[in-house]
Amino acid sequence: MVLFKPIKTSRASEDVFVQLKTSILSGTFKSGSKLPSERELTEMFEVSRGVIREAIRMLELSGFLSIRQGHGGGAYVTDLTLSHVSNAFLDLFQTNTLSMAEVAQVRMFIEPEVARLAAINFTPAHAQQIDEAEAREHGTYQSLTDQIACLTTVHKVLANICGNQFFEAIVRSMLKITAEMVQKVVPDPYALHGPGEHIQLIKAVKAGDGPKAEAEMHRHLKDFMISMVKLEKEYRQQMKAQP
Amino acid sequence: MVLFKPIKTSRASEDVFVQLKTSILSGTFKSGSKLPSERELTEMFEVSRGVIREAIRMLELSGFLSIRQGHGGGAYVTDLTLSHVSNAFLDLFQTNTLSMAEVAQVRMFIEPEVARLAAINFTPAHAQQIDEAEAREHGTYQSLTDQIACLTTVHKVLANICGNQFFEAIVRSMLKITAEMVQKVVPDPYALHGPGEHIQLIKAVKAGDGPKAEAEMHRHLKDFMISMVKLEKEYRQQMKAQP
DNA sequence: AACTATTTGTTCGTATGTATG
DNA sequence: GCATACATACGAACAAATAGT
Repeated sequence: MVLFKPIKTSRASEDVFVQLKTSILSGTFKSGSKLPSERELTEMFEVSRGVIREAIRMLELSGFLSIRQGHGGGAYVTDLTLSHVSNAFLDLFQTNTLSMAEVAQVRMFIEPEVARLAAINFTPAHAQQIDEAEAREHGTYQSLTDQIACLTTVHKVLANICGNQFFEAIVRSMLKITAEMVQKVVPDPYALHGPGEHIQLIKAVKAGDGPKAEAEMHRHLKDFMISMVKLEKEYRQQMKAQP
Repeated sequence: MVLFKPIKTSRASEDVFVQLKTSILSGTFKSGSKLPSERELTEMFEVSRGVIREAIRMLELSGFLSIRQGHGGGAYVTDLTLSHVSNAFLDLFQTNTLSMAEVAQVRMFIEPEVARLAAINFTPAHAQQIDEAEAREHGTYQSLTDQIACLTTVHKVLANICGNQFFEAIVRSMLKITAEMVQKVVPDPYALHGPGEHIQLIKAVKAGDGPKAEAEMHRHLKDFMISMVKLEKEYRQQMKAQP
């Protein structure tokens, strides 16, 4: 059914990349299954191993493959994760083309809506997720990275509960950018906001009160994002010095 | 200043990829400049050409490099484009994990706001952009692809005028997904909406009337996205058959 | 614990394709 | 047309990791 052909003679790796990618997308190679070995692929595509390896690296970077070495190893097809998708935005921010003011504007527009949807969508089944996030937030941290992760968990969970993966991916992108910045320039994130900040928000979501959740999220983000915008200059300088 | 070291013995390509990427991000290699040749890079990192080539392919895929062959060729550092960033979402949609209903929900929430911002932000300097988009929309098309591109230009231009690149990237992602679907299952996009659809919207933006632009965009998207959601099933089937 | 088979990871030598001057 | 400089591609080999015997 699927005919693998080495069409282009010059940039063969891109060719192989596209063909394997469409094969995965169309379900020829399903999630969890193993791609043919590099040796087999060289025979199927009639190209050298180098070309195959370049294509596989590209597929791996795109988030389609997970590669294991050794006996029984190989390239296994994996489900795309939202993390993979949101990574691209971090690059955009780090190249100076995207400003924190822009991120703040989008966050303040989207996250209140996400909170509202989460409240509307909330069922007791979600309670555990939220409770865990809250517990994590009030717990102790092992590192700065850990501390930041804990403080963003609530946002992540709400984005998940809202039931829209596109919203979720956008929120995660913004969180990633914000977290990256906080990590570089803020010695103690508690200086920005304490663990009590989310209490009212969580209460509103649990009560299924959409408008209240929306308002609480907006209030919560307002001051925080203003300080983030202020800290950006510091971040940019630090990135120039030691990335 | 920058010390290139072959740290990891296994998976060296990822190591080289990260090091080159951070070098680009920190400004060691600026946009437009040329990376050292493959031969030079092998000496700098003390790894083989294969490793270097894999790393370069990854950087190229991420949108950091543009590679030219021949004398004076090499890997040139390029600015990240919004197209590159928005591509990731298309993958997510095509893997069935993201539904058109989700895309529609986000479009209907975000694009009216984008239209509002565009109206507020509008200056006579933007008039030409809009006029060109409108002219393209009412012109003649050479192909289906061309036709779809013309009908989405207005949305793209408004996203650009709104002045927030994050919004712009999100909008472009959604347009890309929608366009991909339309191209596969709709023989004539005119069946969905004619070229007159954007007239009121454009008028409102040009007048700087934010609320009107917002309302017009919402009205315009409403019926369109409903039909998109209906067409999704057809698209999924077609993708299974011939991707 | 040692051996083997399989598969990815890495290297080198060589040859070809492509664009510039 | 020719020489140059670069990416592109191939093939054969060896190294390292890992699962099973």
